[in-house]
Amino acid sequence: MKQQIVNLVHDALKKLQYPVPDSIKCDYPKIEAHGDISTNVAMLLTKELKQPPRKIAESIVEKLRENSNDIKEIQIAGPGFINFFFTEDYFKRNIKTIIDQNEQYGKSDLLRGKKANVEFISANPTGPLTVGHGRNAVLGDTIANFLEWSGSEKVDREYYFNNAGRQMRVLGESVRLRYLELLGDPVDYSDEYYQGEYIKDIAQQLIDEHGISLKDEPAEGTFKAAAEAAIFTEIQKTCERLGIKFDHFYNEQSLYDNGYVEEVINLFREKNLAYDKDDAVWLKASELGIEQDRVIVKSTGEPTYRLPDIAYHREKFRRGYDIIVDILGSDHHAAYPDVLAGVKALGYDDSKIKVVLYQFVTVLRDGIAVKMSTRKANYITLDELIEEAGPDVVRYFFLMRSPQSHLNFDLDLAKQQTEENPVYYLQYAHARIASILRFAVSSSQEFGWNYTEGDELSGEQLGALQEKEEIDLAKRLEQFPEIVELCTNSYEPHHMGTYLTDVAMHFHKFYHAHRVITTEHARSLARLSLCRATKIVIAAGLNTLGISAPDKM
RNA sequence: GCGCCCGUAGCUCAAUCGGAUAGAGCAACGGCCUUCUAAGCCGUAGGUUACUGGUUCGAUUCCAGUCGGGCGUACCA
Repeated sequence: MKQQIVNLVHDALKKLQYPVPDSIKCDYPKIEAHGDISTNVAMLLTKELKQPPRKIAESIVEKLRENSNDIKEIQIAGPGFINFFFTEDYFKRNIKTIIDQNEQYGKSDLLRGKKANVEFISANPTGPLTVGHGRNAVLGDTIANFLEWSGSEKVDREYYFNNAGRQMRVLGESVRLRYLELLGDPVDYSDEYYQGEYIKDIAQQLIDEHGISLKDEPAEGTFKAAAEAAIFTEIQKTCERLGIKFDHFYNEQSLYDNGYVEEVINLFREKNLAYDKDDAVWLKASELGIEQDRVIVKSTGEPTYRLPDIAYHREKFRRGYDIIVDILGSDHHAAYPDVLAGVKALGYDDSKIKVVLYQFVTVLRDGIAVKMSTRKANYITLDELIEEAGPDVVRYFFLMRSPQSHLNFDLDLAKQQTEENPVYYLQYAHARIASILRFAVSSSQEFGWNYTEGDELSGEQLGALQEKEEIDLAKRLEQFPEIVELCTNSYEPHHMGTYLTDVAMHFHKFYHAHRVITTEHARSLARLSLCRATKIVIAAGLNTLGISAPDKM
């Protein structure tokens, strides 16, 4: 609908030989009296045309009237808005479209032919996923969903991890010390080691399997490997509870094993973008738009995180992805420009990389902020949260806010008041419709007609929809494809939640104002069509967010 | 110090490249179930969009400054 107006306005401007402003804005007005779509184009042209906006609007409207089919009325209002009112028939026909397209409704080919890679979580396997990872996980998975809905040819969900760094050495040593401790050896378990109980569990597991035979093993060997395997298994289980499945686990170590890291250094040297100083290797970041040069290989011979990160992103390009999405916590905001500058310097188009930065989650326990630290074991695990609130609530909670919004997660509220959680509002509307459809099957005879599953699908009786609540609802349903597009383009899934709340609200209003199943056969079928279409949209919307749409609650 | 994000109803948050009368949920108060799910609906109350200035037809949105919070500012990731 919006696109239709944009095209019409463009045509009109062309006919009038008016300049076309960079961005013509078409909005859904907040107020009903302002029509279904509103544009500000006339006001944008006042300066260039040196005419009052209302006068410009008049001449545009004149041209618009020539080819208005679904448009009932065009008004000029306020300082110079042009407001479009669509015919009710247009929205009714769309109900039929929704029913016909069913699960395909809202899908588009916006990203046809594009291969996408969405990298998210990417936590090193040193401990269980925390609430903070939860936001990352849900955002990444959902953004991937939207890319799929918008026609991306292939969307790979990817988890990048490092099992070779200092953290992992400390982890191995932690397990080794707990192992010795459990065997009765005196150990000094200082707070530099991982404090979580899960370390003891892994150590106990090793005792069960190997007895005391590992006493003289180095931390780097069996201990580290066992810890990594155990923790990774748990991480994957946690993800599965949220309905998240990865296509690839990409190991940072493989970048070294395959020589890619070395290649990148050499490429930088060839391009004269790397040099040696103080026993370290430096990247001439200052020539790439960064304030100062950065170390990429430390004097110890170990690379800094930048180097493998650049090599990794180079691999993403070389693997043929057109859309590369990184989901990062705000603590990484200083790091990724180096990586972008690096891959750009290697000749890749860094505009294909979209970095989604989300702000931190503050967890409130008993009203007090909990400081998160995996090492200190001072965290709330994602598992605990899923256990308490359920996967749908957890997903919705993380998705109902914009990524750049700081998020307070009140644990007590999440645990105690799940009954009041807004996600139930949406699911309830869906379940209610399912119930109505069941009722039609079981009880239509009592109203003097015989319904069989699917009678409403023809949409022939839609003319019987005349009530305000019916049309209001139909109008909301018509917006769904544009909301999918908005979520895709903005990488901000929360718009879908806001939209679905609006749809559910208008459904509930309709439901309370009018009975669906009555003795009037045609009208009942028309309302069943409206219900069916609403059910499709709510289910689809919840589906994009990875949330279930129950038929019964 | 400098950089990024944020500050909107009592609380948690929306507001689609600057649009017309700033919206939901929760909490509060008052109504609505012998008819398709009351996890719902209707109504009331709640705001100087942190503050001050600026830009213009128009600012929650853009700019400058102030105050407050978060995260960074490494040869940690």
